[in-house]
Amino acid sequence: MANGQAEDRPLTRIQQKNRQTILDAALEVFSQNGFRGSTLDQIAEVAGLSKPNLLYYFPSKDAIHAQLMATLLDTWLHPLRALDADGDPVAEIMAYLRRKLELSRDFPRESRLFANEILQGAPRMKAALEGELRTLVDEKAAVLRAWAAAGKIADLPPHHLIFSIWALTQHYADFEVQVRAVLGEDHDPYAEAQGFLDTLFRKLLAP
Amino acid sequence: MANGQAEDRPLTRIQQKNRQTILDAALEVFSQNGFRGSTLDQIAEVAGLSKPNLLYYFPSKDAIHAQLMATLLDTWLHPLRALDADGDPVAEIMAYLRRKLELSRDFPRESRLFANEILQGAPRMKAALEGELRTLVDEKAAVLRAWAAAGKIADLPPHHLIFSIWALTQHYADFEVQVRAVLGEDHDPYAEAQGFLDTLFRKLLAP
DNA sequence: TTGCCGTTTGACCTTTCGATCAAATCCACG
DNA sequence: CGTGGATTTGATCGAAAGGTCAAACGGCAA
Repeated sequence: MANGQAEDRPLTRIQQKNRQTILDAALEVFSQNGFRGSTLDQIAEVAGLSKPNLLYYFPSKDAIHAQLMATLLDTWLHPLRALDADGDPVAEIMAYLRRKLELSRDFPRESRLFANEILQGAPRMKAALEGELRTLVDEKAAVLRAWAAAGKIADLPPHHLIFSIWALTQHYADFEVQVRAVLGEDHDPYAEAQGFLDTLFRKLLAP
Repeated sequence: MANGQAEDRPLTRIQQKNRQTILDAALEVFSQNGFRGSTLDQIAEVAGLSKPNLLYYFPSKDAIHAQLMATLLDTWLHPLRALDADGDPVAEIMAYLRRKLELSRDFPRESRLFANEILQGAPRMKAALEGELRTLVDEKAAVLRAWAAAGKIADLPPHHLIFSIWALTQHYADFEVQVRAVLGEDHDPYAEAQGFLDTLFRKLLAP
């Protein structure tokens, strides 16, 4: 058996390491150039492997991208899942905001990979958006609506409230070049964003 | 003289029409696939012209993209330029917000083209970001700071206030697929966004 | 030491890409 | 008309793309 893929034998140490190396390189390249704009040669060079060796571990360029996508949405939604209907409303939302901003700061490549996919019409993720994502958002939107009805937070359209958290946090990762170009050298974008967004949402959520 | 490019003779009617057709097709294709992910064949097909014919009107793929970029930043910054230091502070900011949202609604392809460029590290626009853009933003930031100092609006970091307007409005164009996937059929994203963002910024700006 | 199997790679295939060019076609003007 | 410049395109080029393959390599068990 040549390819580690076929039949689900447990992965050897080398396989595990190299698959991870490849996925990491692919994340780097795909997040910067998009799927169609990236080449196997680029990924191979970043990974420090030969192109045929890449295709020894993954059957195709698509398969590498698909593997990244499979992990991505889950990582990306995890903070929202943690929003607890039984917690303190404002505190829960502020905690979600903070986790999302940390995700942008610590995993900007993942953010940009996601942005690339959506920008291009989500050809490989549309189903997940209309299924998994929509279900989760609807569920949390109901929680927000209940909090608003109980007078715990301001009465706002819950979906758009969630969008605003996404937009404001992801902006700092996806448009990082622009943010840095505008702010110049003597700024810490994420630290400042944290303070600003904290203020913004506290004002917004006050009933 | 074969190529309409060399020497700046006035453009014929046909040249004007075809150059515009090509730029429009290129906007469509580049905004969806990014520069490296787009091909001349795609653009040619959308434009309804042959590939050599494209290259009769523009010397290269790069030149088409460059032409789009040259127009883009100006279009994109126009609403901010209109922010008037002598107007009513809250009204001026709300008007800017509305114009920016209308830009997202009416020119989503331009928004996505811009987003693609920034996402990829702004290789063809970095200079403009650090020059023209930064200068304009700094200038308007000073206006916002003055308004805050005069107690006309809340005291907020002006650059981040501007970022928040960009992020929140452009999100509806750049992430449109996601917005629609989450909201489902029976929603008018932009109409709802207008109401929500109006509320958000009125609350935020209140001193 | 040797044999086996997982791993690596150089060479190569086909397709697609950006670009070129000569020939064909179109069109406005005299 | 008819002619000259503007416009269009089929054929083609070299480079780069994704992917294949057989041969070479490496390390561990017997």
